[in-house]
Amino acid sequence: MIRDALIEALRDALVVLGVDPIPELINIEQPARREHGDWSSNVALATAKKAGRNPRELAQQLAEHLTANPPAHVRQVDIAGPGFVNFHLDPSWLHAVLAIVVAEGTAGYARPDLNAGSTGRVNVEFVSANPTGPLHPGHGRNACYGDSLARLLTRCGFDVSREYYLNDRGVQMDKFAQSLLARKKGEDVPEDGYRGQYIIDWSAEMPADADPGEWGEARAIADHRAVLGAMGIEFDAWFSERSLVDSGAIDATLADLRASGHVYDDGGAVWLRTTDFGDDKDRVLVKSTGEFTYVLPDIAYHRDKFGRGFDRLIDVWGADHHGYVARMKAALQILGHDPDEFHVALTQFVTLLRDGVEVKISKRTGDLVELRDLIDEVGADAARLTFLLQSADTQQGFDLAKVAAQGMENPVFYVQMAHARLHAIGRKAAEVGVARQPIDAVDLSLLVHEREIEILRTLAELPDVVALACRERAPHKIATWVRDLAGTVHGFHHDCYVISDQTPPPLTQARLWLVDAAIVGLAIGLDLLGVSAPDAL
RNA sequence: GCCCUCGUAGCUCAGGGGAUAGAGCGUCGGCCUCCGGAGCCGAAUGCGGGCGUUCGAAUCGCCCCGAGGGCACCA
Repeated sequence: MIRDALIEALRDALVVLGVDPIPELINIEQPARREHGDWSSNVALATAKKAGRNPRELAQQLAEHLTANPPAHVRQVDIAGPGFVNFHLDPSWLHAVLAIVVAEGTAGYARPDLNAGSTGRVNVEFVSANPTGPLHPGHGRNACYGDSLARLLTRCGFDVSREYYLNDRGVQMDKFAQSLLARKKGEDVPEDGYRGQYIIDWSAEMPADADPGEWGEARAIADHRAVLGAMGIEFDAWFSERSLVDSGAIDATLADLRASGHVYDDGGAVWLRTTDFGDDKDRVLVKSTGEFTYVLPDIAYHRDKFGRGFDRLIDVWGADHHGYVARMKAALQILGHDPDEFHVALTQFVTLLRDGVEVKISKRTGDLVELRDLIDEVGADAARLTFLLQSADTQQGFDLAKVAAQGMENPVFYVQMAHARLHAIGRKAAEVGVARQPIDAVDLSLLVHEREIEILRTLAELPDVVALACRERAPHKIATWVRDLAGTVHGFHHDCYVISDQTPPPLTQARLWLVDAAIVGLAIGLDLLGVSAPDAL
């Protein structure tokens, strides 16, 4: 691609000029302002001091050398500001991008291989809600983030397994079972039991002879699976905490931890000295009553995941769990794992609004708006795009009324409309009997309208955007890019008629390939977000 | 008190140490003989505050202010 070619040319030029070419300092980027060229490098600024050179002079010499030895597509190289080297390219570089997008298609374009060397097996654990009730909107954000991250990792060459951890034993499950049983008998739930309306509904479904714990768990899992499925999210593994007890993995984990020498007994409890590895206090593994805390099964679970051959574990947790990161990293280190192979992505809270007014929890009944209700109200596509349009690092206000609106408050229409319009052009071409010519036979150099160039420039960015979004675990960067591309498509649609009396046939042919390429871009982006790309709305 | 995330336009949010900080909504003003006007074009308003690092800071560091979350032998 052009980026590599320009970086190589810069490196060669530095060598010729007698400057040590430090790879990390040879940067190239697309400047914000067009008069600064199509691509720009700050390498002269970055290396001048170390090389004992004047930055502007070095830039001038680089520009002269590159002008004398221009890389492909480069029309002019000049310098500006304190010492930027600016490349002005012939539009042919974008026509080359178009040919690549068409040739590689949805499956092959923008598929950077970020998996260097290892087996690339990555486990992404997300949602992992307790099987004691329905999913809530906050789970929706976690689910969309985790799924989209998994899609990004897959596209970037990793072998990804999506996993859901079920806390299907312990006091929460007991309370849940007792609450179901009480409602079944027509009694009030216990003092600290679950009070939601769903307990009443579910207990009515429950057969009289069912084991409430087992039945309730199955009922909750079925609910989670159905709601997530409605958003197009499926898991490769549903991992049961109880299975860790049954398999002896918890005892084995405790034995491993003891063998490490970082375990001690105090006050009748068994402690793990996580403070040796950066935690702010030691953690209890086994209470003085002899019961496990939740910490021990969690450690056993992550030990199990590493034991299954994953190079890397990514957990997606709600922001309220951030305090657990240090203890889990410490525990995994004690077990001999590299803490950098375990990463926790935190998603900040979602506040549900309706027309700007917060939708409050009912304290009396314990009822919230369920994720299921949210999807029913706004639709799966709008829900996913809205969750993913914003960085997971910021709190999100999710306004049901705005997201459900069939208007411009809702970006999903803007994006899907762009995709549908492109397909409408294809349908129109077929309808009026335009015979498509193979791309090799088409003169792509006719694509020089600013609207056409915009689309191509945006498409050219996609491989970098995908790689960056994956590295930074930031699927929202894909959402932003998709919206940008949709904007360029609408502009093109408005100003550049593909099928028209005023459009010469060769231009129609070139524009039809541009349309195909834009479809590829939107399809890749929407797929990474898990948002559908309908041909018509 | 300590830890995490955040503070950018009236609102919701983008913004990889680069050059004159962007988009949508909302407001105001334009554009429907042609592929879907659910669209396009134009105008106005901004980096919470301070000090540093740097040739260059919305971006990195420290302090202050503000918002949310977390600091159990609960999960």
